Amino acid sequence: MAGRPRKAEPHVALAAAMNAFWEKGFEATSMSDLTEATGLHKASLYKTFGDKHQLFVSALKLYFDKTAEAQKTSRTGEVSPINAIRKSVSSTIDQCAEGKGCLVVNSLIEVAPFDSEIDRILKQFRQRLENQLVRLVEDAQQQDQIPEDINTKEAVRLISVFLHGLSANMAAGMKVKKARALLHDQLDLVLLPKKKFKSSKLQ
Amino acid sequence: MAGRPRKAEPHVALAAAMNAFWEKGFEATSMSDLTEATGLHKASLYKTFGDKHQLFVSALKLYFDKTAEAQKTSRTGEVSPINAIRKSVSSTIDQCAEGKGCLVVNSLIEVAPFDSEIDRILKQFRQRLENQLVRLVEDAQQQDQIPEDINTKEAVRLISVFLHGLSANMAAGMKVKKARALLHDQLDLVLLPKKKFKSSKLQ
DNA sequence: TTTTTAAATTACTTATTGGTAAATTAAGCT
DNA sequence: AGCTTAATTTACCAATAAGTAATTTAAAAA
Repeated sequence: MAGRPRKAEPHVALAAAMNAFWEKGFEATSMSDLTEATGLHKASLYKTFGDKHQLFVSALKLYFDKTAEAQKTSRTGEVSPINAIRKSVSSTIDQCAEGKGCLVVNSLIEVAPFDSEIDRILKQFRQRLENQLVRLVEDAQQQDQIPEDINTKEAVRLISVFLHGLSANMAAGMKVKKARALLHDQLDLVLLPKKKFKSSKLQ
Repeated sequence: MAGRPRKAEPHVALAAAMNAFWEKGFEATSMSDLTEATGLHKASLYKTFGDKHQLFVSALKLYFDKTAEAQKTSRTGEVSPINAIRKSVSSTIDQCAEGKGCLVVNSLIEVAPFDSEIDRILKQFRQRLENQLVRLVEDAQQQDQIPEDINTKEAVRLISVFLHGLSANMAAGMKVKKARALLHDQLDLVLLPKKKFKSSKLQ
C-alpha cells in the first residue's frame, strides 16, 4: 500500500482556496485561480475536493470554524459578560479584512439566492453565532450589566444585522478602525438603558 | 435622414438590463442574459450602450435615480420630520425585493473591490442619500422631535449601515415585513432619547 | 420610386470556462 | 529489485464568454 505522497496537505490547500473565494467570490474565482492559489493542479483539486461547488462548501465550513474559534478565544479570560460580548463581536470585525468583507455575508448576497444548499448552510451558521451571542447577553442580564427588559433575541438581531452592514462596507474599503467605532456605538445603543424604547413615533 | 426605427426605446431596454444585473449580479449576468432581458440582439446592445461595463454603469445610475425618486415621493406631504425620516428609509426597504436585495449594496460587495470607477460611483450615491437623511434629521431636531444632543451624521451612519445589513439579509430571503420591523426598532434606538448614551461599559 | 440612413441580424473570432481521461511519476511494501 | 498504490501531470473536451464585422432590413426623405 501507500502510494506517492501528496505535496501539500489538504487542509493547507483548502485554506488557500478559501482565501481565493473570499477575495473574489464564487463566480469570479475560476479553477485557474484555485490551482494558482492552492499550488495543486486542476485534476488534483477535483480528486481531493470534488467539483468547484463542493470545494466552496468545504471552504465555507472552514471559514465558519475559523470565525467561531476566533470569537471563542477572543473572550476567554474575560469575566465581565458585557465585555465578553464586545470582544466577541469585535473579533468578527477583525476577521473582515478591508477590501474583502466577510465570506459569509458576501456569499449571502452572491450565491445564497441561487443555491439552496449554500443558503441552508449560511443560515445555520448565522443561527449558531446568534445563539451564542444570545447566551452572552443573557449572562450580562443576570449579572445586571444590561437592563433586564431588553428582548435578548431582538437585541442580538439588531447587532447581527448591523454586523452584516459593516461587512458590506468593509468589503468596499471601510477601515477596521471606523468599523470598530461604529460597532461600539451600536452596542451602546442596543445594550445600554434608554428612556423610552417603545414610545410612539410622535416622540 | 431617419433610418429604421428602433424596436424598443433605449430607456426601456436599460431598465430591463438593470433588473438583470440586480437579480444575478455583474459577473453572473452574461450578454446572453442581457439580450434575453432587453429583447435586443447583442450587437444592438453594444451599439446602444457600449460594452458590458458601460451598460452596468448606466444601469447603476438608473437604479440610483429610481431610488432617490422613490424616497422623495414617499415623504411628500409628510409634515412631521421624524415620520419623513421613517418613510424615506422605509422606501429603501420596499425597493429591496426579497431574494434580490439592493443593487447598490450587492455591487458594493461584488464589484466595488475590483473596479475603482464603480467604487467611486457607489460612494457618491451613498454620500448623497446620507446627506439627504442628515437634512431630515436636522429638521427633526429643530422641531424638537428628536434629542438635540444627537450627532446627526453619526446617527445617519448607524442607520445607513443597518440598511446595508438589511439589504444583505433581504438578498438571502428576509421578508420585507421582517426587515421593516427591524428597521423600525433601529430608528427608535438611534433617534429616540436614551438615559446614558456615553456611560462606561460597566453600566 | 429611389436614395439615404440607421437599426437589426447573422455569422464569426478568440479566449476562457468547468470538467475528465489517460499517462506519468514517486514513494512504501514485500 | 519489483510490485502496488496513489498523487500528479498532460492533453483534451464541449460549452460559453465577451466582443466585432459584414450583411440585411425597414422606414423616412427626395
